[in-house]
Amino acid sequence: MKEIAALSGVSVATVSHVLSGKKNVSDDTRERVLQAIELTNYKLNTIAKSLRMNKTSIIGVLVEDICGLPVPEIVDGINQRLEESGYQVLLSNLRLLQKLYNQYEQLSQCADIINRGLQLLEDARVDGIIYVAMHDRSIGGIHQPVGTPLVYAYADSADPGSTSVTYDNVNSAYEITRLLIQQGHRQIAIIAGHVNSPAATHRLTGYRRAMDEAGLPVPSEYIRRGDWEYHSGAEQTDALLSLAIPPTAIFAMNDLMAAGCYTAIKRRELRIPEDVSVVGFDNQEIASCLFPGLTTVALPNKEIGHTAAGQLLRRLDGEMLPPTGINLPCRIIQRESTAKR
Amino acid sequence: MKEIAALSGVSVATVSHVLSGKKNVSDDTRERVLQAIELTNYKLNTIAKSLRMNKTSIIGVLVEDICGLPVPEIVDGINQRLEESGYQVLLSNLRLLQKLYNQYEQLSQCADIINRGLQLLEDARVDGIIYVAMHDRSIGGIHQPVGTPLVYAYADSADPGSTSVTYDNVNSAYEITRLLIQQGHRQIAIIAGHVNSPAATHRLTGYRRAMDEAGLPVPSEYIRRGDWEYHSGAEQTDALLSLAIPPTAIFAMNDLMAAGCYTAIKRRELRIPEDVSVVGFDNQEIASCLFPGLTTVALPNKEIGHTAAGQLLRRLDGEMLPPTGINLPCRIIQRESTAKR
DNA sequence: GGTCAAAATTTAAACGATTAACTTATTGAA
DNA sequence: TTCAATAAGTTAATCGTTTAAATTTTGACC
Repeated sequence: MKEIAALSGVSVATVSHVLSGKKNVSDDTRERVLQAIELTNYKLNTIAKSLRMNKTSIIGVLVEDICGLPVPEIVDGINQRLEESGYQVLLSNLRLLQKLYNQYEQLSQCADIINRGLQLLEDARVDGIIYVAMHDRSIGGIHQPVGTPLVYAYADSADPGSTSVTYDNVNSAYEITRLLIQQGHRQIAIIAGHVNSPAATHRLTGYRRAMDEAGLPVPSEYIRRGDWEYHSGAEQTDALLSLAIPPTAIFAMNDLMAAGCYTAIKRRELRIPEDVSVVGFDNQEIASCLFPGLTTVALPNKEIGHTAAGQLLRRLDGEMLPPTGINLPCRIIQRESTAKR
Repeated sequence: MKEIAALSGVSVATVSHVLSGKKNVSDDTRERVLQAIELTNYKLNTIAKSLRMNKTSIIGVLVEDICGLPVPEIVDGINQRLEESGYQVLLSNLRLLQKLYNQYEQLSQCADIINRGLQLLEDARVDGIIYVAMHDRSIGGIHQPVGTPLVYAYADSADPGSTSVTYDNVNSAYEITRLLIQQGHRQIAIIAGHVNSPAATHRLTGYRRAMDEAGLPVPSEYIRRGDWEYHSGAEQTDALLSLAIPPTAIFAMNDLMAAGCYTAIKRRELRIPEDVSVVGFDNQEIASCLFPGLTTVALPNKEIGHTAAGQLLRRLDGEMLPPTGINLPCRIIQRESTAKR
């Protein structure tokens, strides 16, 4: 900037005024300064600007596991919205699930890792943080950053004072269960995900509500515990099909477990959907690649990212919004895996 | 830092010396300074440090589409390696494939977008850049940043002066084709990916080499053009099975297209692997969820990230390494989708 | 007690922007 | 003519570190 000033015969202050456009500068000098900038290949030093302005235009995005399925889409959504407003994304990946998926009870250890991640982002002086939380809200001891706005995405926070953007698990599970009921199914089993996950709890609630409303019984052996993985879907389906009264429809809480259902059903040489109807959840890529195509629920992952970023930006703009929990609706994708009974 | 200095009765320089540990400080004063730091909740301002040191400890990671399958794993690998060395990741997501997958010929437009992404990272004063490139190396006009080391990951660069970390497509395709040949197959067809992709070209080369070596003919109708997506796998398989001499084995260049194969084969009420053997590529999650399990090639995505980050770090440490192309080996995953003939 | 090198500490100049406060020039109304 | 208001541009402080160079303190040795 000094160089530009010298070249165009003005002070650095004037150069800065030209660049920011906030102060009056005569057309004549503006022209000269801009020409000088053309000539040299000057690049504004954003670091110096950040130091002076106390604002980095960087948002920290904290994820528990970037490889977890919905995460990249959410990050994409965040990125897209932030980009529009001139912010960049500093990514912090905790690799939490990889380490602790099956030792989920070590909650305090989780909290430590999460806090360290938050601290790292704060130390980098990010303007705000979006935490893409997949874990159970029962993880306590998470230290709310002071002076750095924080928005939760995907799961909601245990802290009522914080803002979170999530989607409507309860209602979506309710709707897809209704779909099966309307097709005449009365024996509808469910394969749940991991016990500590809020998604699993909510989806179970939606299922139960639909069954109750329709006056259908839910024998306890119709509620199976899986772990979100393919194999548990197959195992639990095997168990279901061995019951005295096997279900005519199975609701797997994600598509991967639904794929497991498919395998177990086909191994017994039963047909989908003629013998057993199957529905999944999440609309993962696999859903459209199974044969027959899997009816499932599409999650608005990108929108979660968009909305979370939007919430954060409004707070950064100085709007004094009260903390809110936003629930985005999901969409049922009908394919060929269910049939009338 | 001023506050600390005042509290412990020394100059800010001494505080800095204590913190950096590079200069001699008497035990006595060190103790006092550290106590003062305990007392206040002082946090080093990394922005000021960056400005003074001309080093941000941030690496820019440029991806064409964060939602593309191998990308999160590669980013994870990068992240893990960088974290160990105290670097953070600034993510720039171009959303290129989403926009241009099917208009891939608009190469100059691609280059513009890529260059803008690189520029954004440079402007943020990152210490180095890793470009996770999925596109064809024929995209020219990519502006090499000056003064910011750049390493390519996944695909290699058209520029011979640059360093890239990729995996051994040719050899892996060769090996998996050999596997089919050794099982006695003589009619082996291949469903290729998108024409502009370097992965597709390399895999085809490996396939051809194996067939040639075994003295097996490759009729042109055995080489089908897919687009990496599920549906093209099904379509092309349909075409193959309608041939006068249908293949006894099909090599799909990725698992998604292999899933398409499965569907087309099952629609004709043929059995895998008894009637037709199928192999895929990539070892996506879907490979283990298909029935029967798909034999495929596992890509060392995380290692690509690790290695690329490692290469970059060595350059940042001042090592004067010549540009290299690193090829990581892949591993064949045998499941149940192939049978002796 | 004096000398001198080594150790400890401070001073002050960077790094590259922004901006409040100030100076000077210009315009226009009373 | 005078004065105020506005415009255009400059000066210099500031953001919070690091670090070369200068200065002071320490302590060993004669």
